[in-house]
Amino acid sequence: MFTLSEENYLKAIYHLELDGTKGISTNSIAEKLQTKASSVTDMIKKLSDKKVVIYKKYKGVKLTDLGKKTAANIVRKHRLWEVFLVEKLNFSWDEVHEVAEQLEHIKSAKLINQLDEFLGFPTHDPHGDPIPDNEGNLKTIEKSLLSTLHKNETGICVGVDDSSSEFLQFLDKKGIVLGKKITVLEKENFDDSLSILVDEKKLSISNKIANNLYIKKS
Amino acid sequence: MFTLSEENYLKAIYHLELDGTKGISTNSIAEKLQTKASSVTDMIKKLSDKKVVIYKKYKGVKLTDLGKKTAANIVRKHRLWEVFLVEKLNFSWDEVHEVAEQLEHIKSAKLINQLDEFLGFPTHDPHGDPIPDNEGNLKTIEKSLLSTLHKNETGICVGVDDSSSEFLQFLDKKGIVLGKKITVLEKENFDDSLSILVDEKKLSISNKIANNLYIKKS
DNA sequence: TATAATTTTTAGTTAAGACTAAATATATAT
DNA sequence: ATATATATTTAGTCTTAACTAAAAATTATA
Ligand SMILES: [Mn+2]
Ligand SMILES: [Mn+2]
Ligand SMILES: [Mn+2]
Ligand SMILES: [Mn+2]
Repeated sequence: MFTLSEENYLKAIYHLELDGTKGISTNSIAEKLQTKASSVTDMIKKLSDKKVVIYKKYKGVKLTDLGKKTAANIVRKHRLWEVFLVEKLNFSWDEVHEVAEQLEHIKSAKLINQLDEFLGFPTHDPHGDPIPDNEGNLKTIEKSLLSTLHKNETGICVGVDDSSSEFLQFLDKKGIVLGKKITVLEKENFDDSLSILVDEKKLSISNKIANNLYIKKS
Repeated sequence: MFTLSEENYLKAIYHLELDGTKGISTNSIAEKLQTKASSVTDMIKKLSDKKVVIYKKYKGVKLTDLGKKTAANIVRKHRLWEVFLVEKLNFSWDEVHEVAEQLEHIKSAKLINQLDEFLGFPTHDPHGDPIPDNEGNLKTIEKSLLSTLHKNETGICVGVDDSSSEFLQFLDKKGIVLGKKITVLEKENFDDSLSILVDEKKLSISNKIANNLYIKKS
């Protein structure tokens, strides 16, 4: 069994590995968890003793299979709870993350499996992120950043990269929600801003926005 | 804001006060929380600093209004989650307590109020215990221990005093669930055991059982 | 390659929340 | 009323998970 703090470290390392990095550095973990590098070193030793990470001094850290499975299960819980909050308790997608950060640490296999069933075995959370199965497997769907689409290409909005409240509320305001069809009308060379079509409405969005929206090309 | 440990102490004191005791002793708290008296003294000082209990050395402890409200809110969360687990996730009444012990510490006013609404504003938990309202008010219903009923009296089963798994599973086995009509057929003077009628079936139950079952007389 | 900059680890503190053992206050019994 | 028993508090220790500051290793630069 893992403490709340250990679980948060595991999750942080898991996300960093998914982001593509190979050896996860002490500093990157510290930054992700808003803590100090020395604290990370301490915790890494504990996680290494518990066989969830491989640790070589000065060489960064790597999840073991057990570590990956454990972390994926926490992410599974986080995302299932987010679905619950949005689907059943009328939370909006920008309100769920903080509560899910708490709920993901509740320990009960039955709880999470029954919740999964109650929700109809959802495959994605409210931000379009995939929900790991009971064994920790993630099926990643093919998606591209809106910023990589070319003029006249069209796709469905399937996720966000940044899921901060500010960004999500901005999207709400613009009428951009998951499932919406988006067409690139124009691409400005000067600042990489885009002119897009959503619901017959023409919107102008910055490159920063386009870099945080995932599209499934169609 | 209160830590998990502080919340558990508040809840313990709250329950002890509801049980009728006036000045709650260090030892009784220690026993309820399975901890040592010295640990209790430490924590009581912290709670006193935070204005949730009145503490006079050697004289026991008492909840302030703020303390009562805080504790009642934790109990509210505990019981609403128990309803959720039974009504929505197919838990049985003997499986919910441990999970609710964890869920009661999740901090989100919106979560608990939406959950309340989602559940249809239940007034009692799966064990027949009343659910405090948002202000911490408890409406207690009139109920008697089955052991206090006389021969030929009849009532509805409305709660349990002991809600351990073992007791609850025993009741399930006997077909005694909340809402069942129970009639006292015979009372044995020798050992205070009872012969009762449930669902046309005659059952013989010990005094210990009868002392843990609440009945609303009819 | 030698030096400088950066990253990581180690050593030593701190705070929360538990514990044991000892001291002190209160309650009970002669 | 005094002695004994019980309850409570205090003093000091331990563990977890943070922190700062200093030391050591690695990486980058001249
Ligand atoms: Mn989230
Ligand atoms: Mn999410
Ligand atoms: Mn309970
Ligand atoms: Mn209950």
